[in-house]
Amino acid sequence: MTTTNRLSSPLTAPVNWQMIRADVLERIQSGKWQPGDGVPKEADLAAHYGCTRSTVGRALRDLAQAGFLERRRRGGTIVAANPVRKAPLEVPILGDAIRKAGHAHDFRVIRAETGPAQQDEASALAIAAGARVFRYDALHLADGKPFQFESRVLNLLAAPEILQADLTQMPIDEWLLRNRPLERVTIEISAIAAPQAAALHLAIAPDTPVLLVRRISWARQKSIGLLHLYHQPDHRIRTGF
Amino acid sequence: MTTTNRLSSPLTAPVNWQMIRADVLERIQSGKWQPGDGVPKEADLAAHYGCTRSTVGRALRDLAQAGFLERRRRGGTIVAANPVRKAPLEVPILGDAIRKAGHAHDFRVIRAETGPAQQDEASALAIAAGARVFRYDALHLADGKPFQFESRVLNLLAAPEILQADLTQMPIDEWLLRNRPLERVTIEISAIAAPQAAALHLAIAPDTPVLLVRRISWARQKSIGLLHLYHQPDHRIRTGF
DNA sequence: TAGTGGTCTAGACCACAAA
DNA sequence: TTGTGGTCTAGACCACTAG
Repeated sequence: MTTTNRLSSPLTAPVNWQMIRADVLERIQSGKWQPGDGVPKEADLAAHYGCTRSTVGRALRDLAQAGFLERRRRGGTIVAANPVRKAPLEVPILGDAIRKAGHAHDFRVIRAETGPAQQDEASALAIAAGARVFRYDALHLADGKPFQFESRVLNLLAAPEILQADLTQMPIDEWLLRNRPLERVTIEISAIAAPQAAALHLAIAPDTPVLLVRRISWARQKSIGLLHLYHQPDHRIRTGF
Repeated sequence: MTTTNRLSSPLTAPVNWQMIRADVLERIQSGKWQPGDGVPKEADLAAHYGCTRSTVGRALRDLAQAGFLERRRRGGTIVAANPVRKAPLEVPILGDAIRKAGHAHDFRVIRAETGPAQQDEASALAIAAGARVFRYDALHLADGKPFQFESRVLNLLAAPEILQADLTQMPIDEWLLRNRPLERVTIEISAIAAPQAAALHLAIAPDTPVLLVRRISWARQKSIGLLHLYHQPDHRIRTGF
């Protein structure tokens, strides 16, 4: 089943790594090289393309990173058996998503207060239940119309200075970017019936299906905050490759 | 506002590109190098780390690809002003997602027939309205329980052989992988009230909010198919970095 | 243990865009 | 115009692992 592919006559045209990448990719996507098949070793490909092994390596490394190839020392390179493609999902600053779409961005702070963490919040943030957290709700507008409702719970142990920031001027997202750059984030996307607060601010009927993006961020081994983003019913998260 | 960062004393410890990457990233994430600031040029960094420019370049290229740096010829390298981080969203073979989660995968073909393309389908696939398409609906089960409902419209102009395939044995996803490897895909994620067919097969109440993943795939300049994936109400798409 | 990919060096030329 | 990153070469040694 798994064969080892061979090459035809050597090419002598001038090449760069992107051309090699394209050529190998074409062989995979056209089916000439099937999933599971072996790919010639770097030295052979270098001879075929008339370049050094470094250049071939750059091309193959890129294809492996994209999920098309699997490489192992000593074991050689094969066409990925289960090509798990990855679509890059952009995680922008909140206002940027709106501006990028060509709309004017504005926001209104709806709540900004401290209080004790509830059970589920505490476990999400890996802090003690009842620990002091900062609750921040805001509505983001695109061209003056409600676009997304933001509800955050920030871990005050990790970012106490947030209480001194003027959040009516700077969106909390930008404050966090400057003061607590994201190191690690977990994202969950789900569909839920709009809860009352979100429905109210988004000006939609309660229980309308909406996209919920739930994000937990970490920096320096500590949880920074828990973010819930509720979108308009017609909102779509777009990605692809 | 935008300063040009300098380096302290040269390091002489042995380094590889990943250590340089980590060191530069630490300077960014700790706030020592602020968004918009200039990063020393490759040659200076090479001197600082005691390695060649190639090695430094590898590290910086990787950080740029990850969204932390912006690089321009002649213009130099700066810390990204709006760090747009990218969370990789995996696009697996349908059954794989279930198996990967540790469940047994099974599927039932619900519909497999040809017919004319409707207006919206035709425009999504960039074919003529009324062109012959192949409709395929299937239910995917995890440990015997309904997990996701798949509804496809395939462009028969791009993949006529699908009519000869035995789709009761091989999931259509695997057939497509082998015969029409994905070149380009657009993905849209939204929240909708479950349509009747999906609700029926997922065994949920109609109009329950569910996640809809809509995927249009292309190969060799032609649209291959349009996929609608309806998930259980509690389903979450997970990603992060 | 031997063969493959992973990495680094020291140097060179080129492409692009800022000054 | 000129300084920066982008790329390539020819060679070397190392790390991992399949046989």
